[in-house]
Amino acid sequence: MEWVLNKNKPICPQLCEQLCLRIADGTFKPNERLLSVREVALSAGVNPNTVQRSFEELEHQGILYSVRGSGWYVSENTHLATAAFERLLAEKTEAFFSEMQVLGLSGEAVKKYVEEWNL
Amino acid sequence: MEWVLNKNKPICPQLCEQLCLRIADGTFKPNERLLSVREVALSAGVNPNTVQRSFEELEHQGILYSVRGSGWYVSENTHLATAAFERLLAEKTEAFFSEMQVLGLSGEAVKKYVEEWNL
Amino acid sequence: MEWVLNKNKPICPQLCEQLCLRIADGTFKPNERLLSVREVALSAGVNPNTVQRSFEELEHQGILYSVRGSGWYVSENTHLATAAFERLLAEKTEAFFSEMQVLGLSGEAVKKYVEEWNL
Amino acid sequence: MEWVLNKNKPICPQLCEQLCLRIADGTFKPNERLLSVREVALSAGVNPNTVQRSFEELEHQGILYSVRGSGWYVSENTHLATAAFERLLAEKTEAFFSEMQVLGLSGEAVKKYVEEWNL
DNA sequence: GTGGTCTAGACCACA
DNA sequence: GTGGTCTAGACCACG
Repeated sequence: MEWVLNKNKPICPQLCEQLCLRIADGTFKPNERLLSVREVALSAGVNPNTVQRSFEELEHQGILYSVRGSGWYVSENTHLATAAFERLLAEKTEAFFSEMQVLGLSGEAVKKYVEEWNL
Repeated sequence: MEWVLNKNKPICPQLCEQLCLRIADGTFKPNERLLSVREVALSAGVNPNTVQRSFEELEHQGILYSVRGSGWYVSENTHLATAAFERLLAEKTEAFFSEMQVLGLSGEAVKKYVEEWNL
Repeated sequence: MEWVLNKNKPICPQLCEQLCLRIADGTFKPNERLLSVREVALSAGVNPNTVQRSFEELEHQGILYSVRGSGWYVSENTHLATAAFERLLAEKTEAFFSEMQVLGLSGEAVKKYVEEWNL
Repeated sequence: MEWVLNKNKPICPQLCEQLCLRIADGTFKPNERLLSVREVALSAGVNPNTVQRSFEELEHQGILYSVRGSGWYVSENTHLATAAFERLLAEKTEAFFSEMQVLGLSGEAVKKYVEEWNL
């Protein structure tokens, strides 16, 4: 699995988000075993502790579960991942609108600004 | 002056941004004296050190200047503030697109998502 | 504050439990500032990271909140702490009954066993 | 034989405990041959290594003995199993009282709490 | 090999 | 000084 990490921002939530994405989009199937904490850490170039914390956060949300001595697995119910992913998109968008409004742009103005944004 | 501050995020840049906005939009005129660091700190409910650093940051950018024993003033040339403000909008928008793309949305998809966003 | 720690069991939840107790029993008042992470770590003889994780867990439950650069505070609403504490007692008791039942004792037998327990 | 296993806790001691119980309560008679490690592992849904370690632990306590090439047997002297079983009950109860006391309940209070516990 | 937990120590921004 | 986050490395029980 590829990771897109911005090391100037907290890594842990970035891992969570991208895992959510991969479960929501079907890359990871229910009850599929993920790579081990150490393997993910190696491939992502981060510390195993950071990966462990990310997995635990998703376990807390019911999106992953762990089996001692065996590994981490995708929960049967991927609805939770899908819902969490939708929530992520909404939260980020809401935060963006909010920040722009603090800078004096109305909601409509933000929409217009984005529409004219040069990709 | 009113401040819109999210205390869970670094306060210093928030102060800088909102000062830029007020200079760019003409609320503060060239060579106008700002409230003292202490007054701003009090009204915004933050530490005076934080306000001091914000003012120094804007001085560094040529947007404010200080007069020893007197206070802080808006620079003659407000173009710098305007430019900084435009840059802020662009940076935030770019960051937003970038984050959304990591979550699997193309630039076009982001535009569409924003367009349909329920304000 | 005194800590009763069994180092053969996970420390983090033990800290959480005893903080809950102290908030629920009124030792710590709403909006009271706790000792800093480092001070608690020192007094409890554990690593600051472990204390930090405990505080974050209670923040997640709405029992504490943190102010950047200032410290950790007891939430206004101590009902959450009280409820969490009651839940702890119930969970531990339930777990005890459950373990004893696996060992062949009926619920009534467990009650009798406890009643005759020599303190 | 049925096994009641909590997979979130160490499995090996759970197997030991339940074997002790079955010997103490007479389900398994002295010199009776147990199911093979592999069979037990299969029926309990655990790793054969874990079963093996459990049997070895009980052999160490003199509760089981092994015959090379044949299998595992219940010791002639089941007193050891009975004693170990009684010790288990006492240890668990003691641990329970201890945990509750850390949470501020006196021994008497614990007894009262258990007495009023809604089964 | 795996996850689970802890220690030790570092760096950052903020007050 | 404070919290927030990360790295590095250790030890344990389990498979």
